[in-house]
Amino acid sequence: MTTHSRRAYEEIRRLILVREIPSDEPISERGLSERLGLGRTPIREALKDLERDGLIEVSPRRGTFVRRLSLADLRDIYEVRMGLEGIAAFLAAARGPTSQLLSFEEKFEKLLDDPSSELLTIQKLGWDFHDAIYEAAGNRELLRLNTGLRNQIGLTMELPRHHDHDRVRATVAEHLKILRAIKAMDPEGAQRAIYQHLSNALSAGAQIFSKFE
Amino acid sequence: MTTHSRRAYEEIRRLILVREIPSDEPISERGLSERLGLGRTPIREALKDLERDGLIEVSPRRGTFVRRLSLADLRDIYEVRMGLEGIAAFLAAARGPTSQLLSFEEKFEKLLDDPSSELLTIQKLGWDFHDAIYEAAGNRELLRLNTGLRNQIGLTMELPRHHDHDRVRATVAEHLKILRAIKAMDPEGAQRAIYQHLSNALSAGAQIFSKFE
DNA sequence: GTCATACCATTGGTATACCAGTAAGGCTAA
DNA sequence: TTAGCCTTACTGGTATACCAATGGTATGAC
Repeated sequence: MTTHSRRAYEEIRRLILVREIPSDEPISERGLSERLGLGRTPIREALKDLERDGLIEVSPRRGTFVRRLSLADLRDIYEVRMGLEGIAAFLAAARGPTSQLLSFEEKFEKLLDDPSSELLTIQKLGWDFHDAIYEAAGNRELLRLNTGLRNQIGLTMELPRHHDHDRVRATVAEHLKILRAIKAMDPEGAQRAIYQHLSNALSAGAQIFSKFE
Repeated sequence: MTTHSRRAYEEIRRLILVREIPSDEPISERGLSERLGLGRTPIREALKDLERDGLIEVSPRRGTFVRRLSLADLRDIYEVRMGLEGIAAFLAAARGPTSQLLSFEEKFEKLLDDPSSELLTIQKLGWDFHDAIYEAAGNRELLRLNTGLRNQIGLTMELPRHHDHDRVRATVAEHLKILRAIKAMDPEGAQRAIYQHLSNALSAGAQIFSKFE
């Protein structure tokens, strides 16, 4: 059985990412409690987790707000990703690729050949690829920390359907480069490749971001 | 005012690290509630945080237990540290050392000259140095993630006063190497140095650990 | 009109009663 | 004696009543 807390977490998270809960308006525990038809306790537990994941900020006695990410926050998050995914790629390369990871090679190559493919599909595949790297690292702590980061990034990425066409395509090539380094069991190379990739992604993200401010 | 939840967190954490709460016995929320003279709510909040920090494990309706780290867990934690502290050192080197960080150079050199110094003092200084690197990276997310890891490591480190004399001394030289790379604004070098350092620390830790199993 | 103040609605923090699930120990039947 | 069920005590999960602090607003003095 899934607990109420868990369901509350999922639902509130969804409401935030879909922007049904605006970032400038306080959300009260009682309001959510009523809205979701649950007591305050599971709501509080969910909010606690969301705060830990960096999705909301609680100001005691003032209110709870959806976190509004600054450009600096975005940079911070990406730097952390470099650290975490860098070591993940390093480890994955050191122990050799999983079969799951290898299965991405063909898909990426197909995407490069076929320029008509859906941007969303590509993007989804990219996320899966990143997760697969974490998996291949064989480190449970790493896996645990990944989740929180993913949610935070979602906070910035859902907002616009501002896909930069060229950028999305470029990522495929970058992913392929990472994958090949892991396949070649070249830890440093894999790490370098993912650093480069995330650095590029941050630049692109920052550009989109600044258009919104 | 510091909230009850906060105080509960600190106190329970202390009780765990000092091993006043054994790892094989369940600890109940009600027991802690009574012991600390607080309601169950702040206790639950504290336990939630402790679980998040990897210090305890909650089995619904069975009990809450102090987490018992396996050697694999220890390795996982150190690998995460490599990721996080690696990028921290990288960033610190890229932006140049803080004055706080530089102040460690003299202290380390003094320690190398004076072989009579207290092992505990050296060790404490080492922890402070690692924290200073995080600070120097200028990244708040990194700082946040550091805390959780520190607690987990405490879980393994408090246990024995099993200081390996030679190992502790060796760390000073390794710290100095890291510091100098940051000072020279050599990101890759700093990262390499900290990888090496943590890798050595893990080996030493694993050795002590295995003696206990 | 403006500023100070006192009140009040609303927030998160806390304590606690109650619920549901678990497992261990004793009791019963073979 | 032993296998198996069933009671019971205890766990964490949930709902909710109450508390203290905050900030907006209405009111009244100037």
